[in-house]
Amino acid sequence: MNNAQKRSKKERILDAAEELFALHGFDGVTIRQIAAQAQVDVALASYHFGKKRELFDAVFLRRAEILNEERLEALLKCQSESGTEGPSVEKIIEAFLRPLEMEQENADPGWKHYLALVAYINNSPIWGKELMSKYFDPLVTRFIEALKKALPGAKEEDIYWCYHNLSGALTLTLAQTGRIDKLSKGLCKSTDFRAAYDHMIPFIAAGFQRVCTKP
Amino acid sequence: MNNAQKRSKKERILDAAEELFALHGFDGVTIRQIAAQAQVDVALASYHFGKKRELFDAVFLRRAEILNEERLEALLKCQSESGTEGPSVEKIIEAFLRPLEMEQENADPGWKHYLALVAYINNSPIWGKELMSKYFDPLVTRFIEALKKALPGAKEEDIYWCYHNLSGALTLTLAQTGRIDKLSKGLCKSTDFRAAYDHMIPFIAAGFQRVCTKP
DNA sequence: GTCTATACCGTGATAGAC
DNA sequence: GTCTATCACGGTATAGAC
Repeated sequence: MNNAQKRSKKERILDAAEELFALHGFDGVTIRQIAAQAQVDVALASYHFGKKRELFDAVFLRRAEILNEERLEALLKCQSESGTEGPSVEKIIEAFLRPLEMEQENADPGWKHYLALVAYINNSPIWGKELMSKYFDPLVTRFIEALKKALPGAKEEDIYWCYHNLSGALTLTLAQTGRIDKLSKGLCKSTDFRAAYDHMIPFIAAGFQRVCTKP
Repeated sequence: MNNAQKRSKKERILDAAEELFALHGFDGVTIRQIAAQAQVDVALASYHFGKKRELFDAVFLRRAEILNEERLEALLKCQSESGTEGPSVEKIIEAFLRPLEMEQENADPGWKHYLALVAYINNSPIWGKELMSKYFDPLVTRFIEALKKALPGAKEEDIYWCYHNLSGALTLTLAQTGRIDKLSKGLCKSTDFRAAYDHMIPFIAAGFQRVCTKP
């Protein structure tokens, strides 16, 4: 019995769907391809998950809860470690982003695929609004609240626009497109998550401070 | 003869393909949908453009050249207006981004669709590396050179990672997903390009300066 | 309850006749 | 340029094996 077959068939379907949806998007993948990669019968996907769209949602949901817990925990930890005035902008951004880096470096490659799928969804004019809002906005709102405290006097809309920039930079990092590899002629690598986050965190923090601190 | 039919059939196919590919991605659109929206016969698309993939490339190429010219012109202009030490980081970022804002605000809605398509391609693990590199890297490299001058002593890889963050933030702006509308409860709007760029430019400039200026 | 084999029906891309 | 036939493929339902 090879590695792929240690997991239950149901899990294997989710794993295969996760990877293929992340690579090709919802419409770029057929149920038959997913079944083939999972080494199960075509009909088993419908049996467990119903329609294709429901399988897609199941993939999205599987790790969303875990991610939300990890990121909330990181926020609470950095808040409890700071004094009464609350954590700095940089600490908050760090708490928001580092859990993602940890999972991208997880030995289970499923996490890498999942996060690339999140990038696909976040950037999609069709799925973006609906799915991301539904499952991630409660957490994001808590981070926004923390940022408001760390940036007293900032205009609310400035904070949202800064979050938009953060979200975009993060999304491209999650997508692992390999574009920076080519542009930099190999100097930087899409798969070097450590470098990506080490550069992203101070970059984003500086952006917030510049835009949200009126001269 | 209504508005849609003033343009040649070939152009109408490109217009329809542009809009639909931007919304649903390559696999989410069928040639028949494109033909229907363009009000032409199904087979005319193959007649003019060959395979579906070739139509996709034709859509991508149609405005790429124009965009490259406009952005190069903006760079040269800001360089000629600065002294011998060259333009500031913020001026360079402005030259890189403002031409995009202008086109997003163009009366021809095709530009909005086209730029959303660029967002889709830039974020795709499949198309991203290939298409973007091929047509935009020469221009991007010129901007990177200008940024190196404006940030003397910066490590090359730091500049590339900052560009990566810029590229991600821009991509999400181009995609017009409507997510910020929902998150901010209507305070900010994806379609308010002016606000998006007014916030993006200082945000990105501050990020470059923080990361590329060693203390 | 888990799973497989198969069949149905709609749709899509494309080539070739016109 | 247009119309049409063809053929492959996709999503899904069903019947029944284990």
